[in-house]
Amino acid sequence: MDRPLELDDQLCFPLYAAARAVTRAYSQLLADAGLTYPQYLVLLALWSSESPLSVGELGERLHLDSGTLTPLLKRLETAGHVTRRRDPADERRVLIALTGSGEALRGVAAEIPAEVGAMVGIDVGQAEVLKGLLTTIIDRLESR
Amino acid sequence: MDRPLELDDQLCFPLYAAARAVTRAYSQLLADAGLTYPQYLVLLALWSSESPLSVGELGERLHLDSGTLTPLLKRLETAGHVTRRRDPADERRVLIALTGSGEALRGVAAEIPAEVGAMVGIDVGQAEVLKGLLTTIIDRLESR
DNA sequence: TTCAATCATATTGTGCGCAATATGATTGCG
DNA sequence: CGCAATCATATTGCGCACAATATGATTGAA
Repeated sequence: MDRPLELDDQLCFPLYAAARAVTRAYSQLLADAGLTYPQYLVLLALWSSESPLSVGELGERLHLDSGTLTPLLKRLETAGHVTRRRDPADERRVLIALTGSGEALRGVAAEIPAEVGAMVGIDVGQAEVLKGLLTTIIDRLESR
Repeated sequence: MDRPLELDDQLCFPLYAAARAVTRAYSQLLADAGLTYPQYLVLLALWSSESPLSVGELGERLHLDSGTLTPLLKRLETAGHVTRRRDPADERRVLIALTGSGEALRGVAAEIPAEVGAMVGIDVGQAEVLKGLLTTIIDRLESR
């Protein structure tokens, strides 16, 4: 029963399709706030941080590089949700800080995870199992 | 212990990051063949099919729309791996067929899933659990 | 101190994803 | 039959992802 080249028999395709489906669900809920899903992830990271984060620190947390983050952060800046300034202590670094507007979005976003969770409707235990397996995959592939 | 707005406490972020990590792993192995990961998925669908598939049928299987597929298929056509022709029986449809070159790639691609599987290193049982949960998520989100 | 190596971010180029819209073919109702 | 609604694909526009490269700041060894 070995059909590794069937679309539905591989792990990679459900993973790819599920990630897009979840991103799409988030995107629709985030559209009201004028945010994209990756922009929401950047804000999540900033909301969790006591102080501004550099582009590199955001990249580490989100596993994204400057080619993705630089234009995304400029759009968030244009929208008024963050500020970008060189770190005076190290002019190579660019520090990203939340504005009042960026802070305020936290309230709007607070309901969204539960809404998507309700759509998906898997229980907490299964979600933990899933998260554990996904984290294992990330760690294994990223440590090479 | 309710911190829904922490990056690592949500399911969506590991899902997003794992899908990108797996896509990246595949992309590196596919680069030799000059293929991208979505192009590989299209070929997977065609390799599994007895006869040519229309753009719409490919879109159903891959959960992608014509905005993504049309340019991708034109690139596969330019590379010589598929042909695109109107269905004589219904001129609205465009049929995608494998060429000899496209068929030949099946041999090159055959090793790749096992290689990525070895990198990820989760056992078959866990992979089945994961696939089941991901499929549930896809079904729930797509049926709305 | 100097300057080559390293580091952090930015830029460029290509290929997705996807919403919105356009175009042309087909169908079916009156 | 005639034509409006529907259908399949294509086009447009925007925002990621990411590899490759460029730019400018910092560091450290001679």
